[in-house]
Amino acid sequence: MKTTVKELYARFEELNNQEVTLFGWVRNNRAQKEFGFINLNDGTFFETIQVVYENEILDNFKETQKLRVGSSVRVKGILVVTPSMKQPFEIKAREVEMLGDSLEDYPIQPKRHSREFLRENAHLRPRTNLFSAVFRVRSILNHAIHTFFQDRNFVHLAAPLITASDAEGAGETFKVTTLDLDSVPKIKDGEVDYHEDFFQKKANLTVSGQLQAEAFALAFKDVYTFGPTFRAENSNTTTHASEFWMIEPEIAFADIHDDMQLAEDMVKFIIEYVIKRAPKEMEFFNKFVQKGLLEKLNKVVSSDFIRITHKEAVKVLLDSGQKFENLPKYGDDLATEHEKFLVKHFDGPVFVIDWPKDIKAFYMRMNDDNETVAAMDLLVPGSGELIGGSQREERLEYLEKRMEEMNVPKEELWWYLDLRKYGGCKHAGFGLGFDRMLMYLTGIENIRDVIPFPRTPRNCEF
RNA sequence: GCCUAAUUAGCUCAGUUGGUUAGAGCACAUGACUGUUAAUCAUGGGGUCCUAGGUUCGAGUCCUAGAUUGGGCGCCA
Repeated sequence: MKTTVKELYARFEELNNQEVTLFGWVRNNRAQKEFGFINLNDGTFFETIQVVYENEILDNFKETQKLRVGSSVRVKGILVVTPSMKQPFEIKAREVEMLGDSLEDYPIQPKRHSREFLRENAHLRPRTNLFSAVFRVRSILNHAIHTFFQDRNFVHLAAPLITASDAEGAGETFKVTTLDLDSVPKIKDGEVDYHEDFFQKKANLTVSGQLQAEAFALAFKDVYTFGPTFRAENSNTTTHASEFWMIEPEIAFADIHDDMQLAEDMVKFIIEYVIKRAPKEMEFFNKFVQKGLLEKLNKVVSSDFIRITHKEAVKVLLDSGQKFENLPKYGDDLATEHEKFLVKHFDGPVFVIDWPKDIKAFYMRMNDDNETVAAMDLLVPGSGELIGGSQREERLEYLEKRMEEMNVPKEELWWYLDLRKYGGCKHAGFGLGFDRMLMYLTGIENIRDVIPFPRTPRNCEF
């Protein structure tokens, strides 16, 4: 019977004394004079299976003794339940066939490696315990997101990755062009002639699918996007990548409070979903990556998220007596040190709402005080700003005024303004950093270690 | 982009005040071993001490510049 490690762990009791065939990679090989042990992993399950081989049974015993870590093999043998041993069952091999050798200089050894070294071997690191766990959970997290929204009748849309709008704010974008960069066509005063370009205008990779999601929300009511996003900022931190994934739900006939409730429900759902479907991996993170991780996550699921206004948050910071590098101020953004203090102070995720209008985007709905907007950030320990969202300005005249004040070109966003002209309604949404969510779930401290092949400034290997 | 630290064997690291032939564990190779599980034990091979200059009788060690990497901060809808 051709089977997998995952299946054997699920059914080993009923398969006692049956013959099975496995394909996988050698994680460890401990050879002795007349017998030896191979730890086999086939990628389907976090655990390995111990294969016992004996000189009396195998004709290629000598070759099997010399199998190196990383080799791919086929193993045929009898499953034997071993209740008194360290492992619940093992395979008594009848045949062990090497399929692919692993050369002497194989970098991945059965020992602890530094994260930095494994980053430089991003093509091999999914074979380690840690990254096997990270990327399986990443896959499950992906599914959790879709399940959460699909179960609630949200419609998924794929927002475009190439946009022509230059009106999305201060974020540095990657340019998309088919122009010959060695000989760019110019118009009279030396400026680039984009009429010669593929789209006949400036184009760039998207920094957000939100504006398009709004258009769909005003047709389907509840929608979400889930896809990659690109930022060309020269950011060198543990929470920034040049290419990352975002989830951006958008809900119509809803305000900022509905928005926060959705965010809170989603975070709780995701945590429960992942813990249930990747218990081995989550235990591993709990033990070896961040002690107390599971306790922290379980607490998040069972408690209500704190909600405070930006003003209250600044007051908490000022009253704390804590010395900060940057002095907290009512009109200013929160610095990283402030965010860290707040999540520690409240010992869990914190929504900060009602932000000063001048530090937020043009589309956020003006509050009645005319000074703050209906924006919310969800701060969590370890990943900083996990979610940023807002109620959107649905009143055409307010929106146009803000665009003028903030120098956002109205002509390019004519279609966005149309949404306010034809059956506009109050609506809200948020963006969740998928990779940061994964950091939060696993306790991994660097975003480069939760992305299969991360892109950051000066790094586009693999 | 700013500040800071690091770079020595395939990996993780030690290397004293500038002084003989730069070490250890793991990995690898050879051998021993009748239940190992990061197996153990013995033996062996393996080095452009990041790069380029400089100081010195003598540099892994001190100085200058650069590269790469980590951390902190900034930038960041």
